[in-house]
Amino acid sequence: MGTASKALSLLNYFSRAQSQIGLSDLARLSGMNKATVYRLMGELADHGFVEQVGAGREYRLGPAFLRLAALREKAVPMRELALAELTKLSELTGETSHMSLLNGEVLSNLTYSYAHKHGTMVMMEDAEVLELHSTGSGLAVLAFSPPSFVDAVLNKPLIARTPETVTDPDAIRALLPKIRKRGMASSLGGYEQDVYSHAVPIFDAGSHCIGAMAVAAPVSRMTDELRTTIQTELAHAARRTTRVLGGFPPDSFPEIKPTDSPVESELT
Amino acid sequence: MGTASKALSLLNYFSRAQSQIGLSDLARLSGMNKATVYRLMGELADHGFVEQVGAGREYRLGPAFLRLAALREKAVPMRELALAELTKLSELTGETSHMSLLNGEVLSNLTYSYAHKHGTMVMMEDAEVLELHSTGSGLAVLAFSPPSFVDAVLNKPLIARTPETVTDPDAIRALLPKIRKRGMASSLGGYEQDVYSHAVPIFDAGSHCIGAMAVAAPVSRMTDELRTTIQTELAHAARRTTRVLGGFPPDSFPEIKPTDSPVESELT
DNA sequence: TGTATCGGTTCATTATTCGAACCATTGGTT
DNA sequence: AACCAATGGTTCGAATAATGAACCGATACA
Repeated sequence: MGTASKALSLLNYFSRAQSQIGLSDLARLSGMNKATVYRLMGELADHGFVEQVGAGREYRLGPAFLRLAALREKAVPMRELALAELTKLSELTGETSHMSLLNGEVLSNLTYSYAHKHGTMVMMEDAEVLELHSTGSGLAVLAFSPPSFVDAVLNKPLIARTPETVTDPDAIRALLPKIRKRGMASSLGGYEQDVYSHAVPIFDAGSHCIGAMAVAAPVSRMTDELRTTIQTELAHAARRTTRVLGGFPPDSFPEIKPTDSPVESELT
Repeated sequence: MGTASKALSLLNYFSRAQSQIGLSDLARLSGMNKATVYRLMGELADHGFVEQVGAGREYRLGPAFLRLAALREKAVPMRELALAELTKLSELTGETSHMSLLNGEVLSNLTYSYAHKHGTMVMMEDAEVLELHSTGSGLAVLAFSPPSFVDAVLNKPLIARTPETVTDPDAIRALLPKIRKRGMASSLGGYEQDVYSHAVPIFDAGSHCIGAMAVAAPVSRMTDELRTTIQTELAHAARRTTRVLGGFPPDSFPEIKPTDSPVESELT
């Protein structure tokens, strides 16, 4: 691993839960020498990618990301385009919709839209991390990712987020062909209990899966009619999103049928 | 300069105007060897900081910034807090207000707010670059920055953005004491013609100047009354912003007087 | 056909990174 | 007060990774 990669990988230890990390902690987390981390973080700090704060001199992410994110969004208005689709999708389904992007071996949420139709709804946050094995979005991505990648993900310990989470690698592998055939994954309570989620992969210009668009509804609200609405509208919204982002589904990706018959949940 | 810094510095060549850059161009721009740039960009690409696109394999900023910016904003809601102040400021003054952060030797715009009171208004964009020598915000920052930094900035060639721009380093240096005493800078047509701008520096927890908050109005609309309103409200808004961001003005920073008398424009 | 780009690759040389050990300081415990 | 275990930060010879001139194949243009 090159020096630049080491520096960049240090940024991955910052999360919603842990927004400030001290030098020694960061050295432990990364397995690098303290002196190395010190020097690399110094370089990151010089460029505004991290900053040190308070008496403990702990590090946190820096303001440079705001600028670069604005430039990225100006060049490639992914977030804006996705949000436009999600807004429509939430209106049509009456449920929370979101889109997340593959980042290493997890998904991180890009943006989301709430429907304000019901008193309760599935909550979502920017940059929220979604695991590949326990979420509908993750399964959708896995189904359209190279086998080597799937193996890398499933050979790691799979955490059970709820009693419903499937943690057997082979059981998960067995789900993927059906998802591929459908072009859609679903998960019932795999990540959060009582959440029924449908997800469709999103592709880039090279037909590589880069993320997923999903609709998440409370299990209690799910009916055959709602399920049909979600599946139909989500399939269309995801296809449009892939297109407006300049991407193409792979040739093997199924067409949307005029009226999709209900999909059985892959996870019970 | 360390290897990590070299990689990070490559990101600075991407801008609103130039969102995609080829390998050879990037090598020329940075003065690095093509092989070096190739390797460094490869590492950046591995982490989603850049991505390659199209037949020319040109690089552009990657989606990782969206995630990291969201995490940064979650940890330190600078943008959100600044926007709240700017919204009030624009309502009170009826003019465009904005806040920008120091990034190396330029300011880059963090966020802005329009007033929808008039048919014309000064336009502003996220991540827009403001030079230190030719803008009110830049002068405000220079006045509260260490002399060594001021020298570094002013010893470079200063570009005349308009016939009004002051490009003589000593003339600019001569303006700074007055700005320091006032706690506010102003610029008349220095960056864009017919724009009259007032700016107040923003400080961090160590009383270092990290950026500026500003109000920009068309020259044609400026009256003594509007000038007084802008100066008073801007001074208050900037002080609140420094405080809510966890910062402190330096001890030397002037208090806000109940009614400030009009400031003469530093640039004619 | 010749030339000038482009992105990408190679490999011996060289400069940079690495990391164990070391400070100085802080905060808690005995 | 003495001690211990942390912390952030620093040093310097040894080990490693970065470097860059030259090269490749492809493309575009005249």
